[in-house]
Amino acid sequence: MNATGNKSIPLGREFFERETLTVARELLGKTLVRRIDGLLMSGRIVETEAYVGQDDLACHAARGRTARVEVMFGEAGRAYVYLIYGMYYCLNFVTEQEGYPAAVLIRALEPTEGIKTMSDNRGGRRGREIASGPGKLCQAMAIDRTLNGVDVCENQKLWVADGGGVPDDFVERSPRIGVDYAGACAMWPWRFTVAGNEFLSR
DNA sequence: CTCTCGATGCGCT
DNA sequence: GCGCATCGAGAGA
Repeated sequence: MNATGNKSIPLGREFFERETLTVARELLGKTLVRRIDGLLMSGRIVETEAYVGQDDLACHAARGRTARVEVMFGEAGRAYVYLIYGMYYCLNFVTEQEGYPAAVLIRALEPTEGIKTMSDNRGGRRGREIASGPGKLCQAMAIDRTLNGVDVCENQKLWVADGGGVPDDFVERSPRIGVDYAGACAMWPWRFTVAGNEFLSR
């Protein structure tokens, strides 16, 4: 164990049980870890978005409690993985109290370990092309619907480790990407990024 | 560099 | 049927 935390120790449930905006902000700088066939991949989280409750028209749960979003209503610390545009997956972590639908979307990573594997999973793309987007990072880490609902506080295949944080001076907020359909909600500054980071989406 | 557009499957109307 | 919390190829500047 050192100042940046131990990658083998998952963040506990209390981390995810807080307000979604807090979790989204605090996830910046943390390490997303994926283990598959004994192989370890990891990356520093540099971009997140908060999706909060049924009044947030951009939140999948705004249309009610359906089978797809059931996991969002569940226990904090679960992964919510869904298919988008028929071909990409997006990874979220469920937040807040059971019964309240909210989650944080992981939008971009700065690859740190297992970069070769992630690059291969991305068809040989390198550097910022590996994980600078929610679909890209899932492809890089081979994250798909089989991980939907897993408890990342108690899991051997997917978890979040400490890996340090980001000072307030380096945290920027902006409107969420790709939610123009959500009316006024689309303008809320619920996207969190590490200022000036090379590995952000877009 | 920027912009446009097609891919592709599933949940919901 | 419609539309989506996306991405990358291709065209043009």
